[in-house]
Amino acid sequence: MQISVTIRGEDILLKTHACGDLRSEHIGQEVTLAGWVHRRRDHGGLIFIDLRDSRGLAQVVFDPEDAPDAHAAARNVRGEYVLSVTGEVVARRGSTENPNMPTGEIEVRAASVEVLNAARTPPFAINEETEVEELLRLRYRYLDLRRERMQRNMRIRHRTVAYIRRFLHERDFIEIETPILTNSTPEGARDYLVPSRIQHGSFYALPQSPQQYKQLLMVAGFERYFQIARCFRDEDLRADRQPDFTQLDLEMSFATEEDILALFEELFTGLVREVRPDAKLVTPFPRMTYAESMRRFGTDKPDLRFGMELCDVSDLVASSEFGVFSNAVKSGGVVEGICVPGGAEMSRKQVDSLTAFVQGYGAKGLVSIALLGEGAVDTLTIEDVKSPVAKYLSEALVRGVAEKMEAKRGDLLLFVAGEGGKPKLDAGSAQRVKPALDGLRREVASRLELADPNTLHYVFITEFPLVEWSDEENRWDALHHLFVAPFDEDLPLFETDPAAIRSRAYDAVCNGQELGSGSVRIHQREMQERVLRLLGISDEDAQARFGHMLEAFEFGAPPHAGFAPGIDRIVAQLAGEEDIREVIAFPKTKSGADPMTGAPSPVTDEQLEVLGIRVVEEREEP
RNA sequence: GGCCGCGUGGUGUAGUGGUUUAACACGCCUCCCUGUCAAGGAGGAGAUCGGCGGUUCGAGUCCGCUCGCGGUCGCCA
Repeated sequence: MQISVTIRGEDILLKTHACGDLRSEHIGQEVTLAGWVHRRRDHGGLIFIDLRDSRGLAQVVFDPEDAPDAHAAARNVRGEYVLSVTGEVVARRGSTENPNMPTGEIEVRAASVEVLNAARTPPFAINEETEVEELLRLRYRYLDLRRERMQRNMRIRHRTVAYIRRFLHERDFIEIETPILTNSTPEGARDYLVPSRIQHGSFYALPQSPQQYKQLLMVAGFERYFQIARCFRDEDLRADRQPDFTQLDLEMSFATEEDILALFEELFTGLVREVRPDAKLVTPFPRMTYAESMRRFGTDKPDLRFGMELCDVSDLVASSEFGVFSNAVKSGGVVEGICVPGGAEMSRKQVDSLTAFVQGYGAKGLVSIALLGEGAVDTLTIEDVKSPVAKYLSEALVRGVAEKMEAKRGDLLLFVAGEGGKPKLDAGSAQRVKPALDGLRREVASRLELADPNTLHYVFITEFPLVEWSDEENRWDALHHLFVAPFDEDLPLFETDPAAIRSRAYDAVCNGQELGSGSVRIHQREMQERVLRLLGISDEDAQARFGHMLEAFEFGAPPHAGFAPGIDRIVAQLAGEEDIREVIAFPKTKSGADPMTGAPSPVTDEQLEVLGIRVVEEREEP
């Protein structure tokens, strides 16, 4: 490595070695390092500077007797100054070695130093991992990225993407780019729109995913496509959602569910072993149908690192004296619960806070039953039960419920009841029970630290419903998207019971987080039209919006299937981060802003003029 | 859109029974110091407590509104 630059009319050699790469094998060599002042220790005589570059740290010693000019220069140097230092690599004297750093056996005795740039005192410490308010980190993201955590995360991200590209290349997939300026599809998420200058009043949309393009690439005969694709969805943000995010988009012709799932099991397994060899991986990846996942966990993205599965006790409590339970069941609703192992010791206050927690999910309340005492559960008496509603409970009921939930003494049973016949969003409706218990299950696990943070428990969820009823729009809505193929044997249900149609869609889930989804696609015009009709899309509408897809299917479209896991979430899990913002170089805040560039921002009247756009002033509602 | 939390020197926090020079650590500045590596020692500067309004003799502290950030429900095919 030889990097030089012209400064003040002189050619200056900036760098011959990387700081972090120096080892005892370099002893005796004269090297030139370039990097940032990580830390400076001024002893009045000797000055030590830890110089940092992208490879790591090296200690540079400035000795006034060796090199008075360099020493004098080093006195004025401060943190984050950019230096080029030339000197000899020497062995450290025995007691001054630093076993805590990779370069700790050596140091560089500075002969000369060039200050390439000074630096203001940074707004937060670069050289230590202190917590800093996220807004400030984002405003100075280029400084935040300089810190160790983000340097590490960005490198994990690079290795992940590099692994994926190599893996798929070796299996004959080719990477093809698709347009960022594309067409709006008023299904699914809200689109980001880009006005057309040439055609006033018309807009491009940024792709929510390259879905249509990748299917058309299958029609085009590439057979195996992938792309590390940027996708855009204009919806409210979360810790695992950004307005623009990255997906591994993949499509394969002549493939079935099994081909895709096997491919991704191999990919994820290899990826974890490559990037996180220390992580515990559960293999082979379990498969679970949507119906089973909903029944056992109340969600389509279950965290399998711990138990506490949901248990439906409706039949056992139907005739209970406890009105909340019996009325729920009588009205066609349900009573379900979970068993918290060892939870009987939970305080009243803790249980109360769990009640408030499930109410946040629209549950009416939470009924707790603590099982106390010693011995088998079939010896339980009413004296062994601690519950706010104990007086309504019979010994037989508690025994029956405890037995069905496989509870032991010392456990805490938590129940949520929901009445039938209520609209989905009403508090206490039966449809709120599963989401509430899913939330409760994860909350309890988090409080009791039941989920091993070092385990990656993948699971494939299969056989999603094709459609669900939308009260808002008063029609059937695609659960996944419009192009998912239904199971052949469920076709008769189109006329009789659309909600029961299973689709050939699948999700990859890890530790309770959805990593991505995919499906076998429709590849025949007639089937596609049938699905569009089910969704209440008129033939004219279908022709206008999806005519190109329908037409393509008439020209020898092969059967095909695909998948699209989110890169940001995968990397976050591999990096052990909770928030995908920690693995994105320049993320946006929850309100979709970039505090560094100030985006989004107003544009000039001239810019709007060319686009034929007028901004409407926002008015207060009366 | 709903609910919840947070906002105090450059950074991270303390201070909320109302009245005090608003405290501590790190950082920063000056001086001393030749083997440190979270160097050490001495001294110093630096916050009108996110903003506006209100209650009060008196507000960092209480109330209302507002802005920003975050979490969550809805939403996210």
